[in-house]
Amino acid sequence: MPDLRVLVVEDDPVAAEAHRTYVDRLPGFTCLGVAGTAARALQVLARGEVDLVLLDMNLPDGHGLDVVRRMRALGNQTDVVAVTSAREVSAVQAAARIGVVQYVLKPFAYETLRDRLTAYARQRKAAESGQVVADQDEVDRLLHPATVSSSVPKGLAGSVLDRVVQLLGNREGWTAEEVAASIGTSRITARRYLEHLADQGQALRTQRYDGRSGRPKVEYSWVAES
Amino acid sequence: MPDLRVLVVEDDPVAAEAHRTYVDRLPGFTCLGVAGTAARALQVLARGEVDLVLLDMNLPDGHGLDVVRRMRALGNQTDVVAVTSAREVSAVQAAARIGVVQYVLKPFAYETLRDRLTAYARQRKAAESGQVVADQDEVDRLLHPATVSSSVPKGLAGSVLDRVVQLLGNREGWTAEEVAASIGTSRITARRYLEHLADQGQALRTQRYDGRSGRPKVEYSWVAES
DNA sequence: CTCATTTCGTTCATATCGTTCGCCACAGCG
DNA sequence: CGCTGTGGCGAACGATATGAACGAAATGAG
Repeated sequence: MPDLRVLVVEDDPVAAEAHRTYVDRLPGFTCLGVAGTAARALQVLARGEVDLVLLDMNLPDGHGLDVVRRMRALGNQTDVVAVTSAREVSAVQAAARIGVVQYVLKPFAYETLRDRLTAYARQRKAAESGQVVADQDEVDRLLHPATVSSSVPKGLAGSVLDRVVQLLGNREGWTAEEVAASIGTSRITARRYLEHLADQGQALRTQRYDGRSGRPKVEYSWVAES
Repeated sequence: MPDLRVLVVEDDPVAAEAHRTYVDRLPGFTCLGVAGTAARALQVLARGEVDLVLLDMNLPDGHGLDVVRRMRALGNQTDVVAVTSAREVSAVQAAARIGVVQYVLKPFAYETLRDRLTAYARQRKAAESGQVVADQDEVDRLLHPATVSSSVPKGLAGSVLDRVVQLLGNREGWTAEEVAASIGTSRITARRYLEHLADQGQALRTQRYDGRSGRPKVEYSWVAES
């Protein structure tokens, strides 16, 4: 099977470039290009060379879901993966209703996107075998494909990790103690998760010098990715 | 919440009447009417009084998915449940891509339709309360809602399950141990029922940090019954 | 250089989880 | 009546996610 051709739609140039790098790094996927606006995205899609759209919801000239609506109105059935920081339940459900195949919360770990895209590729491959379903269970599996969750190491809880990732995306320069206070755990626990992210290359360790006496604090920041 | 207004689209008059009866029998749902053709369906939908469409794929004047496409093209975002005997994998996936929320194979048992519709009602309720998701796992549950099975699985007793459900409705944040004490079973048994509910998407798992040493407790809460 | 100070980072205790295994009641059967 | 299979349950036992405690490390002050 040839590579799946992906279009990245994202207005922040830094994030856009990061997503492009992510996608190209994945075997089986090629990033066809980047669009920074809804208009530009529709323009590229009109060429009909795109298999999959990585779509941000916040665009300068309109909402991401509007792009999908306009695509569908034009008869374009290209699959869409929402990549966004919109956390409202209504936003997720609206996306589901319009036929978005995956919904990835920003900020995300590289592994998350990788898992979602490979899961999508598997779905798509299965679809091409063109069969007839036997029972309701099979229908359900097709309609609601299982989402593989990236494995968290022993000693760490996935839900806590998600919250830490979310915090890091909010602003730069978190100390373990600040994170601990925000999520309601001890400094030790917060540090465990931060260190995990740093080991994975998803967070960056730096020092904060207050000018006062004593050992400097360690700051953790989300990696925008090279 | 007022009843959800349902439109049945089905060309076979006998089946149509049966579906209408099914829907009206369900608390929380009202059948607004029956349409035997795609044209008639679009006509009724234009009035904007419909919350949910039970849609057959084989209509005398067009395919069911075309009805959905035309609805979307007209800006109509009404939710659609496909009720059809179309068993092609491509049909199911096309339905998923166009944003069909459920896909029920004909012929179906009354219980099947009931479970799908009540599951849908719960999703919808959660969206309307303006909730915000905490982590990626919750997003996945929303995007690919678990299809609830009416049958109680092996190893669980229906009467006990009912009592657990009742407890969860009383207040938020039950641990397995608290539930066990309230219904007079062991923690292990209580946990079995709570896990079942969580797997079905009816309960939510979160962690409770008491600030003390030791592994945190797992809290179970009823989903979005604000 | 030495000390006071502040935070780090590791080790260990601990509370809870989650799974395995066996018990018991009960129903079906000869 | 005994035997057997099955469903529902709980005790027991690692596994695991956490915080307390404490020495180590990094800095500024004198």
